[in-house]
Amino acid sequence: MITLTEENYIKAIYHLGKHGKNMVNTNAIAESLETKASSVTDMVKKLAEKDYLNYKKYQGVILTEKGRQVAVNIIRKHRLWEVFLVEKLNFTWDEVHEVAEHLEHIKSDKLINELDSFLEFPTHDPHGDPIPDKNGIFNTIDKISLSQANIGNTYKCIGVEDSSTNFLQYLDSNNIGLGTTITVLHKEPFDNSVKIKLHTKEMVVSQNVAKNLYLKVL
Amino acid sequence: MITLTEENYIKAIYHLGKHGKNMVNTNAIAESLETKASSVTDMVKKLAEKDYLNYKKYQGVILTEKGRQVAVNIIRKHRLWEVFLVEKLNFTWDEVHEVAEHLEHIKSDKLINELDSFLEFPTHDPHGDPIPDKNGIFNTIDKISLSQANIGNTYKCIGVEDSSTNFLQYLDSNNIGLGTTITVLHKEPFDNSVKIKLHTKEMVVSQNVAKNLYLKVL
DNA sequence: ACTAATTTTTAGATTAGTCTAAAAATTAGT
DNA sequence: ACTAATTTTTAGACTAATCTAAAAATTAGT
Ligand SMILES: [Mn+2]
Ligand SMILES: [Mn+2]
Ligand SMILES: [Mn+2]
Ligand SMILES: [Mn+2]
Repeated sequence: MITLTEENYIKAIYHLGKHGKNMVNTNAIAESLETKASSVTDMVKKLAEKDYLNYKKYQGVILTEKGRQVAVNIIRKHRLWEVFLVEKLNFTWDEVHEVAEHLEHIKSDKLINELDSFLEFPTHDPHGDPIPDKNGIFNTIDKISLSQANIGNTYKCIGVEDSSTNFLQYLDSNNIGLGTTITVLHKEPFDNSVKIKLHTKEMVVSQNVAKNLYLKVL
Repeated sequence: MITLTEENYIKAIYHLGKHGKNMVNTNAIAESLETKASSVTDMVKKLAEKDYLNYKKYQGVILTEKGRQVAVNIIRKHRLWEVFLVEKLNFTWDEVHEVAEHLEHIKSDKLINELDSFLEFPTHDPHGDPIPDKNGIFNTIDKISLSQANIGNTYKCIGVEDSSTNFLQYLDSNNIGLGTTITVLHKEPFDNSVKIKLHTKEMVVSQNVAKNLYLKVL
């Protein structure tokens, strides 16, 4: 039996360790889960005991294959529920995260596989993040951030790195969404801001925005 | 803030007190929640403190209006999710309860009201139980149990009292479901069993079955 | 009305998850 | 290499929810 709290730790460690491949330190987990380092130490000991991760005192933790599978399954559920909320229940992409944080812990294989089928097996969630299939396989698409894009080229927006309400609402208010076509006009060396053409309108976005917007070559 | 456990106690007390109208005693709650009487005593003290119910030592508990509203909202969510699972995700009526027990605790007004709308405002769940609207109003239909039905009359099956897997699968295997037409042929005084006509087939059901099947006059 | 059976409450302990404050280990700076 | 800063762990305490065992109150039977 795995608890909701354990699932949240495992998911956080997966994300912090870039798909569970790197070591993650105590303070990073504490910050991510808005808890204290001492609580994290207690919990990672328990998770190590249950074989979800390997823990070396003062060195940090890394997920085991068992832990990685748990993480991928929670992420699958989170992202499928996000698709459901947007496609079927009229949620906007900045409203789904909070509810999906709860729905992702519902345990029923039939539920999630039927939901997947009902949604016609979506490959990406409303933020452009890939949805693993029932075997945990991700369908990853090549992407670059707007910061890395080349002047003169035209791209399609396919995702965001930051899916905070603030950032998503900023994008909404500037008519940027998944599928939007963006041409890079100028990159300002001084502050790394980027001038882009959107539809017919031109605008300048900060480095912060540029780093958090993912594109693919058209 | 109300916890998941508190919600489950309040719901159980609502059902045991016949829509929260009657006093409920400690042992009944303990049995219903598969816990111990001592745990119930502790919890009802806490719920009384939070004004969800009135508690008199050794006398039992009764929900306050605030408690009744919490119960009705949980029941609304439980039954809407049951409809969703059957109508959209190919669950059978004997599979939905367990999953709905978890889904009913997800807290989001938008979620539940959009779900209601998506399902086109259903008035009854897959077991024939009424679904309160967003104001907590039940659309109750007059119903009698098969035990109370009259010989020679024809009825339509509109619900079940017991929604255990065993009972629902028994009904499935005898082709009895919501909407099934039933004519009462004979009532056996010895054991209160009932002989009925279903479609063209005749069969005898036990008193236990007859008491748990709800009908309306055609 | 009095005893016996039942129900309910209290007392004390346990587990999961968290916290603060202090100690220990690691890392960084000179 | 040694001290200072940072990170991490330990120790001890707290809350929510549960349990067992014992005590108290209520209800039932004669
Ligand atoms: Mn999300
Ligand atoms: Mn997402
Ligand atoms: Mn149910
Ligand atoms: Mn039901």
